[in-house]
Amino acid sequence: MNDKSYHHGDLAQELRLVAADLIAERGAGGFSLREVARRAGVSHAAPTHHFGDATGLLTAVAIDALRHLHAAVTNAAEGIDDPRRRLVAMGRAYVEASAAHPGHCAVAFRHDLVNETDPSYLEAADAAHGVFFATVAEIAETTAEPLDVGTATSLGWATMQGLVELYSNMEEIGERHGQGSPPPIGTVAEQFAEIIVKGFG
Amino acid sequence: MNDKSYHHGDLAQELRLVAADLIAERGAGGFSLREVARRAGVSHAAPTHHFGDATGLLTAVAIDALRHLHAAVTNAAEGIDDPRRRLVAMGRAYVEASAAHPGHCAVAFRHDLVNETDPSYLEAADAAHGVFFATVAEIAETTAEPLDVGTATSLGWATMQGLVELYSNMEEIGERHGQGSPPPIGTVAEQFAEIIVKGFG
DNA sequence: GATCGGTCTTGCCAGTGTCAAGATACTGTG
DNA sequence: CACAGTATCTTGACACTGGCAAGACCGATC
Repeated sequence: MNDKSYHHGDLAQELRLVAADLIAERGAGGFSLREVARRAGVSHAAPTHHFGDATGLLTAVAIDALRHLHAAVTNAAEGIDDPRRRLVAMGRAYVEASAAHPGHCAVAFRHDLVNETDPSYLEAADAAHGVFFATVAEIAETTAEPLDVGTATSLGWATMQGLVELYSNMEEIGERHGQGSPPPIGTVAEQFAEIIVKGFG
Repeated sequence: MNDKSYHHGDLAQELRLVAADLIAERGAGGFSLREVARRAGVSHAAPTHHFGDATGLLTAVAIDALRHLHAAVTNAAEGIDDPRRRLVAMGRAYVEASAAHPGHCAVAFRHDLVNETDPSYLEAADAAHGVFFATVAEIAETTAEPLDVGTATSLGWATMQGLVELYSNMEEIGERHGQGSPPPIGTVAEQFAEIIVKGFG
């Protein structure tokens, strides 16, 4: 229970950080357990003890990603009374947090690399989802026609995650069509969110 | 220029198909050049000659993915005059094509695995994007307030791609909240698209 | 029929994930 | 304080991977 144990203060924590750095640097495909161990200054098998296998470590990184997203979105929501304006701010915060933690968020929803049935993962995903859900539910009370809150929440989530995934492609296509680069990703997120909120009715 | 060459009729084509099958089966993380070669019945270095390296083969698979998406969306659009109804049908077709070609579409936008500067890739992406753009442009002529066509197109694209990525998570969260499973992915796509089109004004 | 370029194979290397076994440091108990 | 036990980490091994170099083979061209 002591904070400092053995060689490192907290090797498990350090491994998660180093892994996220490595993914940010080389992409999820360039990730390697042994390189993580090397950068952390431990032997190649040390991560196994804490995380079982590569999937275990990547799952831990994904959980950290979800917590970062959750924290950023919650923080952005604070103090905004109008639920529509709040949802727009949350969308912006979501994509900006993804950009601020590229290593973490690059693996957050990678079904082939992460064990998405891990209880901690599900819990973290629930928490992040819940923040959006609550705000959409508030909006739903103000719409002319009834709005399915679950569907509407999923829509917002999918849009923001899709934007994170495709923003670089959008830049490329914008320039190829001579439309110039799109605005910063946070601004795009706001534009998207405003159209969606309008579509809620 | 003959159709049949050497051992196989068209090894490059066969390798792309086998690679897509393998990714569909094991996920993008389970992909392996040597396993692809094994399944195609050739030596482990045969793919190198056609695609250079693993990125080359995966880029080819991604290009096939974009072409599948393009074809499916174009096909779905045919014969629908109302651009709003057409866009909804295209959204459905997009996600259903992704579900029908999971191996291809799992790598279509994976910046760490695919060379997205490949001219053929850019061309295929342009083509798919263009179909959406044209329909959104038609819609934009009917809106009360002016609609930025580029932004609106990107919104639709991001939403559909995000849905493809997150649908399994949505299923999980829906069941955990006792809301039951969401509808089939094509139906969700329609629901999303209808809200978005409404938001276009 | 010899030559030659395109196609594929064989062999090799460093690097990887995972497992088993051992060494080391911390912890609690007498 | 001694000693045993456990969590932590290391070492060593294995099969596997991607990429390279060298060679073998086929098919067509002169």
